[in-house]
Amino acid sequence: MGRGRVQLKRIENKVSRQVTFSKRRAGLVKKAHEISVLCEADVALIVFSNGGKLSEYSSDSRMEKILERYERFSCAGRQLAFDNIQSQGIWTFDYEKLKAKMELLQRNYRNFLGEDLDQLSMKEIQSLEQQLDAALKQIRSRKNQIMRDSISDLQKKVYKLDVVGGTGGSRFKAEMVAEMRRNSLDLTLEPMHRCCLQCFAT
Amino acid sequence: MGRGRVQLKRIENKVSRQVTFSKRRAGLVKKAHEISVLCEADVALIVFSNGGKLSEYSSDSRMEKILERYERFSCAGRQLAFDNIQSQGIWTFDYEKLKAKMELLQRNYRNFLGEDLDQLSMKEIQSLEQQLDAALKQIRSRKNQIMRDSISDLQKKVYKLDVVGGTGGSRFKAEMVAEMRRNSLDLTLEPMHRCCLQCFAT
DNA sequence: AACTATTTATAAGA
DNA sequence: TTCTTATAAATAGTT
Repeated sequence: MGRGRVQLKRIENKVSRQVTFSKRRAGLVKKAHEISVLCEADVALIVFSNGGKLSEYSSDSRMEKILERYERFSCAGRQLAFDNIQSQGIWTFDYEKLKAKMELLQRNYRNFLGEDLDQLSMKEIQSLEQQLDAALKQIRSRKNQIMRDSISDLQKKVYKLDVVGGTGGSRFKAEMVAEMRRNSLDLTLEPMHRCCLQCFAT
Repeated sequence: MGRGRVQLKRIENKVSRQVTFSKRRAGLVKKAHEISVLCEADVALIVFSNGGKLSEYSSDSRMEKILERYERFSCAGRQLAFDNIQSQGIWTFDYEKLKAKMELLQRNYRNFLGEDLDQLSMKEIQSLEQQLDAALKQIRSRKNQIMRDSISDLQKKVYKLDVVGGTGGSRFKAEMVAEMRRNSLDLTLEPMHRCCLQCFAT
């Protein structure tokens, strides 16, 4: 929109970048407002300019509310971190050390989740790949074992039901159903390990 | 924009409200992305539809980072709490809790290495498997990118050697060999991420 | 900050 | 949901 197409890449000229920013920010806020009114959507928009200036828009409810709602949705992230602030413990001299270790561990942990890979060297990437590959093999082997155990258990119970069972079989049936529930392939689950990480998000 | 002007008020028809929402959400995200690229802005956009479905967009850095930056800026309530962790102010941090979290993180980390899986439930095993699988995809994609970059770089240099190079080519050759060493598939490397973990071995 | 030629977004229809 | 198209709106370059 305007005289001539625009390429989707950083505008090199500083002045026109600034001008375009102002115009587009206004347009963006307007559109955010429109969708919130027309469609009854709850919208939060935060924009930091290149120079670090903050602009924000939020529909009806306050920004804080929307962000809280967002965090509730996105795995209840930081909440736990806050819990720690509330309780008043004692500062020990080791605190800084522990914190440093924690940060290192977190960084590694993130790499294990496939995040923040940009700064890693080829060597490190390959190391990661090998380790994850090995870990995945372990995990799948353990999964298979659980499933095999579960199956053989169930088979025993089915045998009892068929051969031994008469009217007293119902107790076994209930047990079986419970066990199948416990161990069945459940594809709807939350990424719980990630949740654990987010508690420590920096 | 479209056939007929639109009034800035809630669209009463539920279906067209939904349709408009989908279209405008796409437009809004597009514009958010554009301003972030064109003007090097940091943008966070959160949209909850009328029905409560969450859509989000964030430029380059992760959403969490932008929201934290926002909170730092907007001096909103929670920031003060965070500051208290940093400076040894009125509130002190609970060392024991931090240590407990550390241990939790370590346990998770070990699980990511495929260790200590025995006590995990089927659900947890599956969650782990899914996450590692996703992470491995990311890592391999990053690896491929590094290799592609390296190859195209080398190709340029080979071109120089062939077309431009005369007696002065030897400098390029040395460079090439060095770069190939840096980036080549090195299968002899140490598992360095594991090393990091071992620092925390209990 | 205004203007305006164009491009882009999108409302309505299919 | 997706596509098409007429039209409204946004905006790039200019004044």
